[in-house]
Amino acid sequence: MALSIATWNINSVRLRIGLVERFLGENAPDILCLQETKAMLDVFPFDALKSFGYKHIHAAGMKGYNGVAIVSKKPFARTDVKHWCGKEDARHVWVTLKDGVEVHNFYVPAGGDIPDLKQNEKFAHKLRFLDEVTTWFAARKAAANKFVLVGDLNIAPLETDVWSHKALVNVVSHTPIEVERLARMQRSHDWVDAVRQVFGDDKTLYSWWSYRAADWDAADKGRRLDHVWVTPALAPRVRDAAILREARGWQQTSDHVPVVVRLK
DNA sequence: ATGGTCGGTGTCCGA
Repeated sequence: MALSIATWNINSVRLRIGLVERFLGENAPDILCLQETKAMLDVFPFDALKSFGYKHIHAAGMKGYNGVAIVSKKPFARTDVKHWCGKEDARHVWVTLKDGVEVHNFYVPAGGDIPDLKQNEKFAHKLRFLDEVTTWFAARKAAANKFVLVGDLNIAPLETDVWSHKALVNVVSHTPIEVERLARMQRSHDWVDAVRQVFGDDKTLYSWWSYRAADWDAADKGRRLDHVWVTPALAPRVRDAAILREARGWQQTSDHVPVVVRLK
């Protein structure tokens, strides 16, 4: 059965519900995973998303911060939410499809500005979050697992995931300690980076451009923070991947763009 | 050149 999955850090789903409609209309993925919805469930736009043809929605929210959601044309056999690091943050939801495929949607903590565990509690939280997720997936590891993991992982692991490795090597999102922790998380379940499987490691790819640049397109100082991973059982089914750079130019858009992967 | 701009529990905080 074919399956297309998109991930997009939307930075307020209420403000950008019209852009979500445009994206879904133009790309029609089976499933869209959103991060930074910034909406409690009492104000989450369930009805609008359903009117776009996405009748199945699993969301977790907070007031103003974080928030993740999975919106789908395919029905769910089960839905789950998990909290990490002893916090109530809404950073991880997952669904199990009728064919047993699990889709995990993560919003990894950004980590603050200073890449030092002792000086910066946010950075410590980010690493602890990755470690807890790593341990959890390692304990669930099985060769037959058909899992997809998507989201804003807030780490650009490869040199070709950033506009300048040299300029960013000490900037949170691309530091060696984060890259190493993410690699450890990837090994926990032998996750395959589906986008890199399609494009290879040498191609420069970004999914995020700061709001602070005067001209994001001309400066092009991007980073690939948004990822789609699959377990080895699903990797042979990956057919196509796309990062929708043009969405960064849409009116009043997010600083992240959608990433789409299609599986046979 | 250490700024800049977003969104929302808004006049600060997190990104």
